[in-house]
Amino acid sequence: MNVVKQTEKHSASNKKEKTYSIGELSKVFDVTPRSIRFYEEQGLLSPTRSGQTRVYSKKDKVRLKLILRGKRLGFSLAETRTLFNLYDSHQNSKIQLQAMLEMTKEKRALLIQQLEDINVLMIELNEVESRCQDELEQINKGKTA
Amino acid sequence: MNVVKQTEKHSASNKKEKTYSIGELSKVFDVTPRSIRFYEEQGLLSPTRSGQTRVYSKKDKVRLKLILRGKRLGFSLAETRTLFNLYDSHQNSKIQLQAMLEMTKEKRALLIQQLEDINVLMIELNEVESRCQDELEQINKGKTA
DNA sequence: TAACATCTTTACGTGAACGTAAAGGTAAGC
DNA sequence: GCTTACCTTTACGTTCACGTAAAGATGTTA
Repeated sequence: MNVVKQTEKHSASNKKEKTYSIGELSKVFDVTPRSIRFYEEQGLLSPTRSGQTRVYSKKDKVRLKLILRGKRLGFSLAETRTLFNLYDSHQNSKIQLQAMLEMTKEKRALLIQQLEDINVLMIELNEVESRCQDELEQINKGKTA
Repeated sequence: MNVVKQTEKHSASNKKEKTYSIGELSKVFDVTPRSIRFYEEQGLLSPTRSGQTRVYSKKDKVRLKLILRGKRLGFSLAETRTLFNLYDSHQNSKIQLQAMLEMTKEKRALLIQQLEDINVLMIELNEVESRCQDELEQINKGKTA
């Protein structure tokens, strides 16, 4: 711990944000490197490079998380990209803002629909499950089958 | 309202369950006939026939609803078919029942994950939306842009 | 220095879920 | 009897989201 180091710590040049390799992200989120490269090809990620190798920042990591969550909710990569683009564009013209609101509105409706679907399905799963368990008990007790 | 009609209303021979054509179902659920035929091809539906023409019962209609709800929640047709098969098989061997329970458990976990995703996304959408609205107000008030 | 682990690009292949003609049958209405 | 609307089958085409070699660069370890 000398003066130089301390100075470095507080200097702007020392902003070593943690970075990730493609393999790391691949493990963290349990996706293949192929997928991650594909998302980049589709314009959803743009990591920096160290020579040839891709270097992902924390921002990139967050982006990937967003992509995957979108996927789980049935968003296509194109939709997610559009959202990203709208979100990123800081020119934010009136038209863009309205498009954004339109999109959020639409997505919100979809999510509400999904909530409904999930509720219904949960109830059905419960019924099926208890029916199954009942029958299993019958089998185990009386060896009826 | 004469006696004859009353008798007919209560007679067993008058069980004309409502049926549907492929076109009707197509409109009701807003899917193409092609899709409905495809679901049949994949073993998810088996309507009766009147000559060549497909005739769908209420049960078939329910099935279709289930298929579509499954789709909205990210189930593949194959998965939904498996669920149908498990549910239908009234032989219900121990192994089948356990497979069913396994499947419901897995699906339940997925649904819970989706609920989480939806919550997070809803919050984010709220933020984005109010930010957009703020900016729009700015534009409309001061013509700042 | 040789072997590995991990990265890269290029490019063809694949499964799921339909889309889209093409060609024809059937029943209702003018 | 002709059109219109809806149904049918067959079959090839398409989009999305990757999978899967193949072949090579780079860096670390034995």
